[in-house]
Amino acid sequence: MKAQSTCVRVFADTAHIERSTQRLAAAEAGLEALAQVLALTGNEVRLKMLFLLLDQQQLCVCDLADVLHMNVSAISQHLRKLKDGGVVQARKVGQTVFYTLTPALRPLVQPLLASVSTSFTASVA
Amino acid sequence: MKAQSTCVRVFADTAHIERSTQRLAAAEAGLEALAQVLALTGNEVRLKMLFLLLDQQQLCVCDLADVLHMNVSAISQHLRKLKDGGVVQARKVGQTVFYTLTPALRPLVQPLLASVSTSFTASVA
DNA sequence: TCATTACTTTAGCGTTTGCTTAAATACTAA
DNA sequence: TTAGTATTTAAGCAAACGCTAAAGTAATGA
Repeated sequence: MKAQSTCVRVFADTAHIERSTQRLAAAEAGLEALAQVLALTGNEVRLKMLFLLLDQQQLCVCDLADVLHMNVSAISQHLRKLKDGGVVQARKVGQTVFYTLTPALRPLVQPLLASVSTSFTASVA
Repeated sequence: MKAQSTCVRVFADTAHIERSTQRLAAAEAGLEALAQVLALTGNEVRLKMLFLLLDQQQLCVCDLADVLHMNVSAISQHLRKLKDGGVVQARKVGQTVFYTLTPALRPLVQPLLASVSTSFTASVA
């Protein structure tokens, strides 16, 4: 498969482009999966949830609704997305449902949120 | 400011919630900024762009369009978002515009993408 | 059993997203 | 100046998003 050369650049570094194309093909599946979880974290409400879960180990729908000052239904819908994306896990105890960060995703989420309270804010916000 | 206790839980761990509320308030600004850049990276096309830029130092609109098999206009619009979000920088040379990853954002983006080719894919995809 | 509490799900609606197409802008070279 | 190339911008539209409101499910306790 070859790139459908839309450019007519004289200096087009073909080797450059060729290499990029190959690297991309190799990483494609991983990039798609990563984009999916990043899209989930790229929402203010959901990112706050993850921040809280990282800190508190587990929280129920009601707790999150309280802390985030939001509708229980809205929170539940966000949690569903996170669960469907494999970012959080649910555990039912009686009638309350506790949500936890999926252990496998911790290594991805933790460093992201670690930067929040430190240098990142200053460099971006 | 107090959470508008929507729950009537008996076991509501007030201290728990109180602590979360405070931690959240402290991190709020940083979380908003972070969510903004994560939303930018949480798009398959844009994430691929960042992956390529991380690898290739700089690429022009046309190169990206070629490698990603996409309309130049669509690519340009994605780049605009990334630039507005401070994730990439533009440098014009003649009539071609080269885009680069913003140095300050590298520490955030690099570890994310590093995981793509390794263990992450297996654990999520 | 009946009411209550915790949560989920559905439907609806306004907003945002991401693409296509077409027109504008900017630079280069004949 | 004129043609051509690289990029941006604007308009339009279908699809996805995120919320509210209301109905549905499940567990508890009187």
